[in-house]
Amino acid sequence: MLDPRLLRTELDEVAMHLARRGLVLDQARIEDLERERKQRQVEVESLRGERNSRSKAIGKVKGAGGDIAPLLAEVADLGARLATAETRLDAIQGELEQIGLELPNLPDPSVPDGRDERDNREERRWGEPPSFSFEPRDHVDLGAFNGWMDFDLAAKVTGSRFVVLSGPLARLHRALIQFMLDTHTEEHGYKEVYVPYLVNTDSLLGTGQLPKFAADLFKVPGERDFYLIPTAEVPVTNLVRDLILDEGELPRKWVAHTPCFRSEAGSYGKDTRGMIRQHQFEKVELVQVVRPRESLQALEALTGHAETILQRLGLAYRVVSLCAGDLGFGASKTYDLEVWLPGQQTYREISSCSTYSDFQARRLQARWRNSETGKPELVHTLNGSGLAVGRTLVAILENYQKADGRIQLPEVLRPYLGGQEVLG
RNA sequence: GGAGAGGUGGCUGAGCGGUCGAAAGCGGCGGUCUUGAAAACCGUUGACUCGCAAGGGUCCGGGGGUUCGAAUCCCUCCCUCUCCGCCA
Repeated sequence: MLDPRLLRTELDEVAMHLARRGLVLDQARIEDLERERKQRQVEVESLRGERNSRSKAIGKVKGAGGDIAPLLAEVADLGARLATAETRLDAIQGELEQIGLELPNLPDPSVPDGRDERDNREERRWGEPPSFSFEPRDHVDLGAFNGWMDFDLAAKVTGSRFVVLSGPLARLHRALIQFMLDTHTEEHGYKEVYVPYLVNTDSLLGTGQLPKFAADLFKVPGERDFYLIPTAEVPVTNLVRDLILDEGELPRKWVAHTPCFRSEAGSYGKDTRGMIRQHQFEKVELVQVVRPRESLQALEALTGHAETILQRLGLAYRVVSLCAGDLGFGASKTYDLEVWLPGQQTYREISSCSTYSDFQARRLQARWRNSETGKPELVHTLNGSGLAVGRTLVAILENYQKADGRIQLPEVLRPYLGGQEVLG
């Protein structure tokens, strides 16, 4: 959510920033609503002020044993007048609130201009895509060849866009998770947390998935509706919802491994082959809660933490700064990490690292007490994949394949796989 | 699934329908004392919002109701805790 004060006082500027995202703000409508809101609010508050002082006076008279009947007559219609005024004010406020909840965050000034992914700016590359003396296969062929990956079985058990991994590949999958968690906790200063995979609507409103993106979520109806998490960002970031943190408690840095569930509504034709786009996948997620002045710096650091995993695994990748038009709803700045996939002869997203500035914090009411001002202020929140495990598995298979279809293992994973050098 | 208790400020925890935005304690901040610190003592300390200010308004789990007036009464929903049962 944007700062409502900005919306009131700097609407032109807000519109300008949102225009970078390709969003046309209906300024006239907001101004009209705002004007009426102000008028109604003044009306309601003066009526309430009158009611309060009258009631207090009645209380005093009654306490002193006086006759309150004439006073009661004077305020006879006050309640009704107040009620109608309040109803009108509520309607306008509700409308403004709805608009506010569906407005995306403002892009950081350092974010490149542009409309879509074609305008994203490549920041740097690391590593060389491997060259093969044979025609490299993609992960689907490799998985099937070794008998480790079965989409038909998953389709029987559940449906499309799920997978069954077995034997050595299932173990490699688990090893990747362990490796990532160990690296982030032991070397990057994150605290590991285990969190619920089902969350309530408050949490999803807090991080911005609701109300706008309900179609992307799996809902679990019940006495009380829950949703399967689309990312650990939701339960982990919500750890600070409704808190006022002491300055000494910042920054908070958490890492969590969770499954993620996405309905992938609206992407029916995309990446239908293989493990790239599934309804269920594992992710190791990094979350930081920081003081506002530190958030851009923290984004660089967090991105670096995710990069470390790719580097240790020896996977070639590039870092892309998303342009304003390609930014996610709540992000003010995002770096995507894209790993080289020989099967597709291209770089594919494997991590997305973002700062949300105070956008999520405002919805979450996540604050810290500034020791200089003594006042509570909104924190900044960040998160990034470190990394998407399924896609990392794909990258290992494709980049480390040998001519005979077997998979060489990166050094760092071997301790997690009983010292094997080759998978299986 | 059965039985009960409870949701109040950063935290713990009081609160006859009227002067309660709310006692007290803790914590925080400032000070006295001290070479410094601790302890002790004194003072101070909710959040949000409108306003240049004075000042106004809102907030005691959410929503609705009764009333001139609700933290306090009624309805309803949600949540938390305890005991029993079942269970990974």
